Amino acid sequence: MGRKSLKVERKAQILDAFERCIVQYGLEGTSLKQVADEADVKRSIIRHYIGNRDDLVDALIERIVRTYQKQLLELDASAEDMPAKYYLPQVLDYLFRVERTSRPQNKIIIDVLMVAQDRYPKAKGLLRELFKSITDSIAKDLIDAYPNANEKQCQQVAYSIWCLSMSNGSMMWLGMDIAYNQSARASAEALLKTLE
Amino acid sequence: MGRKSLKVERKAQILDAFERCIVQYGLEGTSLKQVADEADVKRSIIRHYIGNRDDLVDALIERIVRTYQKQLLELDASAEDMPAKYYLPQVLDYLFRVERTSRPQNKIIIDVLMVAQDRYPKAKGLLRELFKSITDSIAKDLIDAYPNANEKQCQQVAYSIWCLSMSNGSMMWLGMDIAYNQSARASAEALLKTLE
DNA sequence: CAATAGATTGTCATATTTGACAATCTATCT
DNA sequence: AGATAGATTGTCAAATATGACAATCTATTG
Repeated sequence: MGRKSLKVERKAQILDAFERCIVQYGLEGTSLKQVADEADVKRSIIRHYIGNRDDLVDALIERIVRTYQKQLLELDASAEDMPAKYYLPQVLDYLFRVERTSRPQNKIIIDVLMVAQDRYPKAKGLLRELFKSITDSIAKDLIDAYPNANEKQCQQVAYSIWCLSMSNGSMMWLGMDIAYNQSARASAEALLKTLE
Repeated sequence: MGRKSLKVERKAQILDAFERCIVQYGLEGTSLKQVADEADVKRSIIRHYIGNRDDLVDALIERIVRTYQKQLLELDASAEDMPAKYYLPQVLDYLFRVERTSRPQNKIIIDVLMVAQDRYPKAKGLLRELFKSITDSIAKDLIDAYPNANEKQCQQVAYSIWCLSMSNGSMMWLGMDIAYNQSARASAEALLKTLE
């Protein structure tokens, strides 16, 4: 009996608010009160559903990483029976799309957590795993698409393309000439050519 | 008359302490008191020589960017009459060196400021200029080294190598398999080959 | 030595932040 | 209806952060 639990909804609501606050005030610049206000709940609610400050950060880390992992699985699944030759360009489109006006919040959070990794060991491990999954996934596609290339080469190119994409995203956000985005993508394609 | 000014030394001393604090507690996680203690001065000293919190951050931004700009000029100068063919490998060595034990503090500070760019407009502008300088400098070397390539191609490759290096540095710091470092460098060299 | 620019220290008031816990309310089930 | 698990609110105390400013000290120069 008793009342039905709101744990899942409230937790999501709070973490959403936390993310918005982080974007605005930074990770350690965000107080629990700010999060509470942004989530439109009392501060005690955060304590009740999540815990103290560190618990909040840990919860955020887990959620953001799981979100990306899930997206990755869905993408993989949707490309299940598509020949990699056709699928790969879509991957590149995704990796090198530019969002000049509103930067995708997820990328900000990931970057923030990357920078805070020393203070949050959980972030370090989970992010490493996530990035490993991503590059492995790209590598798998490459192996499919380029039968002449060996596995090692594909892993190398996959990792490099991922790095290119990450930094390029940051550079675009910094407001560097948008022409560079085309450059990054062109280089990614040049790397693919080496696998032919 | 009066006493000789300590502005330069004290400012440096304070900013040094600030950097150490940032590494440990994060940008907004660092209080003026912590900085003062780390610098072994009273908090009022910070106020006296630099100002309030925002002034402190702005001062840090200016210093770190100027530091890199200066290093870049020195590097350029030291390679003045060296043929780019011999100089380029050194550039790559620098961009893809790995520091597994102690991450260079400068890179941390740059990353932290990148992430905080929305809150500190000065950081955004200065970092963009800095990165532009760096990629331009690399591009210049490439133009020297590969007479068959056109300027645009060189700029593209320079930017891509820079991106590769930046992200690869972050990935290494995150503790990803060190073999990937070799991959990133190999890809950089593959991109150079496209200029031959 | 006396004046003075600048270094250094100290203190106050105010506002925030956080952890802890008590108290109350309310949906849901028997 | 009444019990109860869980939601929600409220409050306290302790710690910390910051801005402002007053007061004192000390090298340096005329």
